[in-house]
Amino acid sequence: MRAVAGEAPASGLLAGLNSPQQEAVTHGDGPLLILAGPGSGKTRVITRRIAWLVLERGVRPGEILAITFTNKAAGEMRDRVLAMLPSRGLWIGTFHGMCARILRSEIELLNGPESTGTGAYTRDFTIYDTSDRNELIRKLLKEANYDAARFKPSMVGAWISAWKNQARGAGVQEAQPEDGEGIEHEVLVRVRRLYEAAMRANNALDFDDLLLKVLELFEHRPGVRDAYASRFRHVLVDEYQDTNRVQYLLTRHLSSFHGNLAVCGDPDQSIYAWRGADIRNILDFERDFGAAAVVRLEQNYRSTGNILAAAQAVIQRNRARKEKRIWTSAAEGPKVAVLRSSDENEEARAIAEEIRGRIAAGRSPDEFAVFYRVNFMQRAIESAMRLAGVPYQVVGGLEFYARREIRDLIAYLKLVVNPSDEIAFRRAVNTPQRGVGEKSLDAIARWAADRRTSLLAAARSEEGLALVRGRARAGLAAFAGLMERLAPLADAPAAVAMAQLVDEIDYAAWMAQMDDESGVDREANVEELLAHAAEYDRRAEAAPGEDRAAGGLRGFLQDVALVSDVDGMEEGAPRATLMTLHSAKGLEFPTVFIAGVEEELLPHVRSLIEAEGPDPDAGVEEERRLFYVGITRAKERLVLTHARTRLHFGQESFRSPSRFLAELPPGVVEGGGTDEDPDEEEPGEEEVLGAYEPGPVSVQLKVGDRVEHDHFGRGTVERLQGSGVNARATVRFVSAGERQLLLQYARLRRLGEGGR
DNA sequence: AAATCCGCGTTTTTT
DNA sequence: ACGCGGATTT
Repeated sequence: MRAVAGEAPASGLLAGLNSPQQEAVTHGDGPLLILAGPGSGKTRVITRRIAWLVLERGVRPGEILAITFTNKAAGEMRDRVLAMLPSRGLWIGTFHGMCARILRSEIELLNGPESTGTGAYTRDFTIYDTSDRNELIRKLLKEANYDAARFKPSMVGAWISAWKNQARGAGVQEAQPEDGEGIEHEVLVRVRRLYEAAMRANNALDFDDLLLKVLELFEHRPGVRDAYASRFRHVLVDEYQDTNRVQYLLTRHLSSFHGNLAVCGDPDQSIYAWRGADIRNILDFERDFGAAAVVRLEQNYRSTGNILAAAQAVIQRNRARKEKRIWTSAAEGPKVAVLRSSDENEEARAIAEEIRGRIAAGRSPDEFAVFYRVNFMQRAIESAMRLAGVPYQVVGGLEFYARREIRDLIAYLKLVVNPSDEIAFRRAVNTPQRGVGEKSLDAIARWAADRRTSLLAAARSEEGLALVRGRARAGLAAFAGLMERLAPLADAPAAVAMAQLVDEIDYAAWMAQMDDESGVDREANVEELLAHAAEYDRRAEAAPGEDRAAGGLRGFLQDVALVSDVDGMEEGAPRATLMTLHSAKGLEFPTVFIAGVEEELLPHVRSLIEAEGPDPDAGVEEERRLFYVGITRAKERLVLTHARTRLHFGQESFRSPSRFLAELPPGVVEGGGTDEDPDEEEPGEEEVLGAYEPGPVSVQLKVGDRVEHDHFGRGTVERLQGSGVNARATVRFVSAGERQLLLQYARLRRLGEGGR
């Protein structure tokens, strides 16, 4: 297949690509920036490029590093590359996955020469998720006698994390732009110190540490950095607009040897500023990496004309933006539907019913997706789907791995692999109950801390055990004995370890006893966990050393820590997908519903509050990008829904339609009031809907327009807020100053360009 | 040390 | 409304 006319493989790789796409695929050496609009075939370009490098440039797969944003994206990319070539040795994964892998072999280099034995990192380190982190911080705060009410662990943790994301050290000198809300800077600095020390003692790393430690490694050990940098002849980073400072620096290091860095992204889809993503990384790429080639992918192959027009109109409202034109040659397709319901259950029901109807008409369930801004909206939608009999799956959200029984078992396994893990110890030691209470734990914890050893070691030693009496002592001894027996499992395959653990601690009995009416199928969850472990083993077997660290229990635990959304489970019948707008990035579906397109929900309240700072609109603009991301996932049909009232904190709250609805161009929108209960509707409400319907003046107003008012005279539109009844414009009048006007009442006339 | 009760915050978004 | 952590009982 390769012999024909030399060019054959290349033309195969380039088949069906437009010219900028081809340019990106066949870019040779040096930095490359791919600005890729939604649906522009970005993934295709990246995967083809990898194949092209291997097949045409003779690059070995092991010399290529491809970094994606999520595990899901990584898996997809791997599959697609695998379909084109044997990609053995290729590194594809997230920043976190890659760093964990590097640290598995290099972390011991981070222990200073003086550190001896205890308090040192080993390759068996465990990864703490956010709740592990918070638990540890809670403990530290308590030990340091801080008021638990004032210093909430999650708050403190979030601030520490924010620091780390900006690559700030633990030094006191490094002032932060802001202290935590109501938390003094010195407190944060102190707690962070304690935290770092405790993490080291526990041989544990949190998500931020994974990146930061590798950065530290690269900076303190140029030899190590060069080893990796020279190994990777080509580095590709996807979703570059969402990288933070640390990731940027890592990228620099990794590409420092060969200089072959290709990044791909879209500033309009930057939706992670809240967790430290810095959009400047992509905006400044050309400057940072001199002489970068720039390719723009602007043709959209995904969505119909109407959907794209809606997307384009919305995103153009952002001021902080580089103009980019996305276009399509596809047909206009159906109009974008806007659906109003009386409350969140009606909304959910309307969505589920519509999906059910279309399935009945022959569509497949997996053609449908429902997006929402916040996780709590999942509930109503889920129950409506169940009621309507629509098969569905929830991506991310309330984690499988967050469940009690799952966390219990994982804690045991973590402890088996890493006996220093105090958080795991504390969790495991008393489930099932062994009569070991806090007093006893504190006693041996102090003993252990004095000797710079672990709780488990304390529980094993005569001396440590002597500190407690009675039931607690027996319990500790029993636990230590149990862990002794379990120790060999550290080197077993994940499923074997898991099964033996469940057996040893008689977890079935424990669950049965624990089963206090709540009726959750804990056993089913444990079964599922076992299945996951078995699946992991199977894959590790099939691709030894591919992307996963070690295989076995260690590898499994790492995967569990890093794969938060259960990305698998696609086997079986096709299902509709429920997820947050954030998780939706990078995906596409024939029909997309976006629920809760309401003020304070789609521009989320939190984004509205931060109305000061250098850019008061930054928050809303990020929300708008999020909306844009959601819209552009739809291939054929887009339905936007909102409710008039919604249960919030257990009580009814009245909602108004999102300002974003008013930004949709008149021509592409269909419907508006499809209330299930027309009787309830107050007369005249239809006009209110007009605020985002084609027609009334409000949709035609833009910031900057010159307008005339009967009473106030001429002025300029400064801001537009609200929608529906609440649609308001702030207008600066020539002689009457700044006024807020309710568009429903104010009769504003727009003046032609130049003020006719 | 375990069981029960009470009050409060929760709801951005994820690796 | 609900779950969790903390306080209060037993």
